[in-house]
Amino acid sequence: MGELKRRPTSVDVARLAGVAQSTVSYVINNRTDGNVRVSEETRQRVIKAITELGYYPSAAGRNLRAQRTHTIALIMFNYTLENLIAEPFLSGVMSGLVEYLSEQEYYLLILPVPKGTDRSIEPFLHSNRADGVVISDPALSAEAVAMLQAAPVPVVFVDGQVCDDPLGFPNVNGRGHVGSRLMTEYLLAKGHRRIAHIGGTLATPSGHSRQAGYIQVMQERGLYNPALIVEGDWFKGGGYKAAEQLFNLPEPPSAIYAANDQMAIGAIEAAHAHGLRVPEDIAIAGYDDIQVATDVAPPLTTVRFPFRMIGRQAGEIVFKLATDASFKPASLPPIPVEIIERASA
Amino acid sequence: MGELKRRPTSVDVARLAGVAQSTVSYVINNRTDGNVRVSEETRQRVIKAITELGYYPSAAGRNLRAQRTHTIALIMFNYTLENLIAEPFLSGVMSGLVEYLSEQEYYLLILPVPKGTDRSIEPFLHSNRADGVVISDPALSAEAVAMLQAAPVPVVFVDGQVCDDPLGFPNVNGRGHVGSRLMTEYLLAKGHRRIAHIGGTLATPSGHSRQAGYIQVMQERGLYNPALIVEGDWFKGGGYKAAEQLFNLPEPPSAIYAANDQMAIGAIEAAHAHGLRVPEDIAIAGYDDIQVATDVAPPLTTVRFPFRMIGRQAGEIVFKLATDASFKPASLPPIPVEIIERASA
DNA sequence: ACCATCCATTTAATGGATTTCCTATTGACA
DNA sequence: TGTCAATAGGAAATCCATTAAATGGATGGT
Repeated sequence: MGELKRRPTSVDVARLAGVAQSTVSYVINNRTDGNVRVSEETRQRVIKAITELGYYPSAAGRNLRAQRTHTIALIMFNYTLENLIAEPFLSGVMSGLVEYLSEQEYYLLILPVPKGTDRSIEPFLHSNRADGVVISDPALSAEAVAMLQAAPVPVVFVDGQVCDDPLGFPNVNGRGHVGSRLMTEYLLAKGHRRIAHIGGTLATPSGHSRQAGYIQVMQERGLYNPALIVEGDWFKGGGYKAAEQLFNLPEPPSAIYAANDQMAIGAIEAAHAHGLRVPEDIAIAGYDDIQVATDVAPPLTTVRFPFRMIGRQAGEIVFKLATDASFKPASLPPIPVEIIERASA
Repeated sequence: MGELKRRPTSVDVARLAGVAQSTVSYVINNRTDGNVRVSEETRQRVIKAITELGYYPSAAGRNLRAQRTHTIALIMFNYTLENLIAEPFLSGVMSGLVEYLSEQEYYLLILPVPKGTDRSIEPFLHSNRADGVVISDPALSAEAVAMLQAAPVPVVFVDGQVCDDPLGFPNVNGRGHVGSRLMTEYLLAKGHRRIAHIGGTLATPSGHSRQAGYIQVMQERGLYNPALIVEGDWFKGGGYKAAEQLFNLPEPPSAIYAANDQMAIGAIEAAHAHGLRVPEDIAIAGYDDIQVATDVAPPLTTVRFPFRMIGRQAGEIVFKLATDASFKPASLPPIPVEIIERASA
C-alpha cells in the first residue's frame, strides 16, 4: 500500500513516523548535544519507520550539508601503471591506510597520476571530494607542491622528503637515515671495514637518506671511500651490475650494503656468478624486508621498513587533521627502525 | 575588494559574470544539447569569472543533484589485513581497475570487509556512495549474496565463481578451467604420462576450476588417477609438503602441475631437497605467472593469469553498466589465456 | 502584418540531509 | 496565580549544482 517507487528519504520516514524531518536526523545521528533531545518513545517510532521503509541515509545529501565526505584520497604521483600497486611499498602503505581509515569509518579513494600525465590534481583538491589527501611521490614537481600548498584540505606525505618537514607538510617517512646508520654500524660490529654501498637513485628521498646514513657512519670511523659507492636503480638488475663493478675493484669490499632488498638480491646473484659464497666470502645486506627477502638463499639480512605502519600513521595524521582542529602531528611516536638478522651477513 | 572568505560557488561566479547560475553550469559542463546554448561571448565572460574567483565545482553538490558519484567501490571480502593488498591477485586487479576507471574520470573507493568483521555492507550499498561495486571474495556467504542481489547499483565479481554467471552477477574470471586444460595438454605433449596435480583449496573458485580442467583432460586421455592429486593451501609450504608426498609414492610422477606458482616454487624446493633435478628428473609447472616466477631457479613454466586485465575488464563492465542502460556485459571479449614456457618443464 | 521558429538566457524546482532558531508544553517554586 | 527553566520537538534555512520549463527578442515565411 504505502509502496514507494523511489528510494525512501528522511522525509518519507518522518511522514510515516509522524515526526519532523529534523527528528529523523537526530535519531540516526544519535544526537543529544545542545538542546537537542528525543524521547525514547519517539526514537522507537522513528526506528520502526526506518526499518519498515528500508531507509538508508544518502551519502550525497550528507556530504553536501555536513561539508564532510568521510573520505581520504591517496594520490599516487609519477608511478608507471605497470608497477602501480604491485610495488611493495605502495601496497603496504595502502593496506595500512585502508586498515586505519576503515576503523574510523572513513573510506579510501585512489587517485593515480601516472608519469607523463598532464592531468592536474588541482580540480580534485578543490572539489572537496575528500577530507584530506595522502601523497606518495618519488619526485614531486614544483607546480605540484604549489598546488598542494594551496589545497583546502590537509595534506600528508608518505616517505616524501629527506628531512621531517621541509615543505610544511607532515611527512611519515621510514627514517632511512637512522636505519642506514644502524645497518652500517651492524656490519662494522661484525668486523667488516671495507663496506660498499649500492645506492638507490638519489632523486628519491629514500635513496638520499639511506645513502647519507651510510656515508655519515663511514666518515665518523674514518673509513669513508667514495670508490665503494655505486649508484643502482632500485631493481635487481641494477644491483647485479653494481655488485659486479664492486667485485672487479682492485680491492673488493668484504661487505655490501644495498639500499633495498631487490638490489641486494641482485648482488647475491652476482656473487654466486662470481663464485663467491654469501656470507663467507662476501656479506650482503639490504633494506626494506620485503616478502621475498626470506625466500632467497641465503635469507637476507636487512632493515625493516614497516610499510603498513607508515600507512597507518599517515592515515592517523590526515584523519585527525581533518576531524580535530587542535591536533598536532608531532604528537605521534616515530616509526620504529630495526635490523632483521638473517644469514646473508 | 570582492574578496570572499568562503569557497566560491557557482552563484558567485554567476554574479561576477552577470549571468544566471544555470548559465555557469552550462558552461562548465559544455552543454549544447536540447535547447541549451551559450554564446561564445558569454562563455568567455563566465570562464573569466571562474578563473578570477578560483572556482571549482563542488563534488557534493554535483553528486546530490546528478545522483551520480563518479565513483566505483572495490569491496574486498574476507581478506585478512596482513595480506590485504600485497597479495598479487588483488593488487593486480586494483591496478587494472584504477587504470581503467581513471581513464573514464571515475574514482576507485576501497572498502575492506576483513574476515570476522560483522560490519555489514548493506548501508554502504544503499547509501549511493558509489555508482557500482566490484566484489573480490574468496568465499562469499549467503547473506552477503542476498545483500548484493538487493543492491541498487550494478555489481561485478572478479574471479567470483566457478562458472560464468551462476548468481546472476557478471563475473570476470581467469578461466582457470581453460588454462588448466592447456597446461595439462602441454605437459602431455612433452611426453609426460604420470602428471600429478597439487590443488589449491577447493573452497575457492580458482582452486575448483583449475583442478577440474586438469581432471577433465586426464580423463579424456584415460590417464586419470586420483592418487596423483594432492590438495595444497596456495602457499609455498603447502606445495613443499604436497610434493614430498608425491615423491614418496610407489610410482612417483614425472611432472607436477601446481594450481599456483607459490606452490610450484615450494615443489621445486622439495625436489631439490630430494636430490631431484628440475626439469630433468621432474617437470614442474605453476599457474598465475607472478613476478617471482621468473626469479626462481629454474624459471617457472606457468599459465599467465592476467590480473591487471581482469581488473580492467571488471572496471569496464561495472562502469558501462552504471552509465549506459543498454550495455550487455556479454559483449566483451574473453580474457586471453596462455602458457608461458620457461625452463622448469 | 501576423504567426512560427530559433536563439540565448533566465527562473525556479529539485536532490537529501543537517542545523539553527523557535514554539509549545510541563513542572517547580514563590 | 504568575514566572522561570527545562524538555521535546517543529519550521525553515542551508549546503551547491543540475535541469526542465519559461521568457523575450530576433528572424523568416507567407
